[in-house]
Amino acid sequence: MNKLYSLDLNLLLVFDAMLRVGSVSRTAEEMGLTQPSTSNALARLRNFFGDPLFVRSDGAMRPTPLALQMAEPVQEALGQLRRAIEDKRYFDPMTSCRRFSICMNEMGQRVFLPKIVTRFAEIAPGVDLEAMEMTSQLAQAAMPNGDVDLVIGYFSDFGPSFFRQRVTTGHYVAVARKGHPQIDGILTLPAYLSASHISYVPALGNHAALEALLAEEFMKHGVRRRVALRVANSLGIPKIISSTDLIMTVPSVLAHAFCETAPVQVFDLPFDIPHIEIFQYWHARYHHDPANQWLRAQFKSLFPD
DNA sequence: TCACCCAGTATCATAAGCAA
DNA sequence: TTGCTTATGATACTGGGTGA
Repeated sequence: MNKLYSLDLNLLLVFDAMLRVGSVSRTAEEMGLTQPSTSNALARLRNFFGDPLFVRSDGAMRPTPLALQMAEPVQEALGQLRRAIEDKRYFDPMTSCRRFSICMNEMGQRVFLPKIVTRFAEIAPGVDLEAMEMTSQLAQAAMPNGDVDLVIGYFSDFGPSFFRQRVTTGHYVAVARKGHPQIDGILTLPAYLSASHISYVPALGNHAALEALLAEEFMKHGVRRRVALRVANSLGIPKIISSTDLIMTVPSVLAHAFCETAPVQVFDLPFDIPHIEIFQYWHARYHHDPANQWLRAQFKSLFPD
């Protein structure tokens, strides 16, 4: 049987107080017990450890060599317990050294991550971030044990054990190079339908649904959509768009990120298409976790509807 | 599965005695 | 005299058994 099981851990508080005050009476006073009760507690400690622990000498209760040997580990353990109990409802971003793991696709990392990293540098300098990309099935398996703290994106297959909150909404736009020969000020429907397109389908997210909507739109007009380039990563796309006549349909937040890196223009689509919604997902186990709550609040405040 | 009862055990306080 | 230990009784807690 585990020896610790037979020890009343409250007795360690008596041990700790005895070390500090060197008196059974003052220990009793400090702990709100009577002196005999404290003496009895000391007797149980002595019985458990097989050592007197404290002996009377020069008018005070002096620790034995065994008591001195146990002093540091016991005080350290009690300190950790106190911190675990007292701090469990509180998360201090300024002093925390926690690492958050956030699952988001490549677009999320491009759009959301820069703002989050900048915010963290200001208000949570010791907090580390790990951005990862994985399928929603893998993310759902990793979230209950804390390997993934938060998932950012749009998913329809998260189970009942998960919460979700809308982080932001956006709309789809078209991106084309400046000086595109078929576009003069506005993107017309004939120009859009006749252009060659880039299809952006990252491994994680709901972009396949967008592709289906676009295919439906083209079919409605009796035109076959020509996809000249299909990519899963947007890294080199601004450069490609700026040097070709290809058009790409993407969320507006991503389109504006493209504008910062290449001479491209953003156009409203010449047809109606449902808006895009970005959610954050977390496991029920971390619903009341102060650190996770703080993380969610950062995303919600940085990317308002 | 839950509520209740009961016996055994642990803990605490009071009182008294003992040692430095 | 002060402070610690021990004996004793009261109370609370725990776990097993039983019945609804």
